[in-house]
Amino acid sequence: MHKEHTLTKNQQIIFDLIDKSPEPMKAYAILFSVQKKGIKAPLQVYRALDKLVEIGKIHKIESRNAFIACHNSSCQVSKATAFSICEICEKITEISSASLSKYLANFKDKDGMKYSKYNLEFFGLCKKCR
Amino acid sequence: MHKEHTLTKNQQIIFDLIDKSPEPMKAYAILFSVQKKGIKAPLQVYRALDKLVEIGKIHKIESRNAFIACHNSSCQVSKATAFSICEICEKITEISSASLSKYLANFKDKDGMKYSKYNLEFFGLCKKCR
DNA sequence: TTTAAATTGTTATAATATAACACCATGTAA
DNA sequence: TTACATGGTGTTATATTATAACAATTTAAA
Ligand SMILES: [Zn+2]
Ligand SMILES: [Zn+2]
Ligand SMILES: [Zn+2]
Ligand SMILES: [Zn+2]
Repeated sequence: MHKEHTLTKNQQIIFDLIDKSPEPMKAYAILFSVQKKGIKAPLQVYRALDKLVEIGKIHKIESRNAFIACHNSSCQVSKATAFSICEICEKITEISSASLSKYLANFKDKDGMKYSKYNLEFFGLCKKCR
Repeated sequence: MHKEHTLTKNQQIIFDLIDKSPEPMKAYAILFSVQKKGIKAPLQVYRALDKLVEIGKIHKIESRNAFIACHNSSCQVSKATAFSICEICEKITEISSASLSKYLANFKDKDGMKYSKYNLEFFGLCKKCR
């Protein structure tokens, strides 16, 4: 299926934190939360985040500079991501729609440029906030 | 059609600069370029950028923290944006595809959340870099 | 004209992210 | 086994991106 990545200590600590968090976490919020576990410097956090993004365990929400664990089993690498973002409560959900991902994976622009990756962010109001 | 926004002095200076630039510009690159015109502080740049984004004259490329002038006449407000980004040369182009924008504008997720805005970034290699 | 809204100028600071370097762990090839 | 490559770590310092707070001014309506 896919290569299993054994996470290193720092990567595991930071992944667990993000994975348990009900909302996306920002890098310095992560840093403050893991200081008790011995991770003291921003770089230690950013390095783990970079790796976790690379292997698809987490995704970065670009418009928010925040990180969310991937709960989409078909999404082992961060190559095709879509999120819905509530502009009031900031609830963020990863969208997994087969038709959407199929449409975007096959999309070709006028220049014939072939894409290897995309990131889509939808903004609106969630049920609660409407 | 749409409300014409008369740009203020700072907004006009900064818009002209971005509009003439062959590639997206970052906020501090803009700052350095306009210092000779009397714009001395980051806030003056960010305020103009915020306004220009709001009225759709420019867009922010979220994954690059850079700003690009809108050349899509049907795009008066930054509510439905799509870009192609070459990961080698960093050439960035605004995509204007009627079918894409129609598909995304009508997209509804499982939760029935209604979206008022989206931003899509495609990554790949441009013709030159392939 | 009066008033409200938007814009400006300014200083300071917050938040996000990377450079550079020394060291350590692990796997692999001679 | 040794040597080497790769990737991860810890650390200090610094770069980059963005906003807070406040006073003054300009603009556009009512
Ligand atoms: Zn995912
Ligand atoms: Zn909400
Ligand atoms: Zn546009
Ligand atoms: Zn290119």
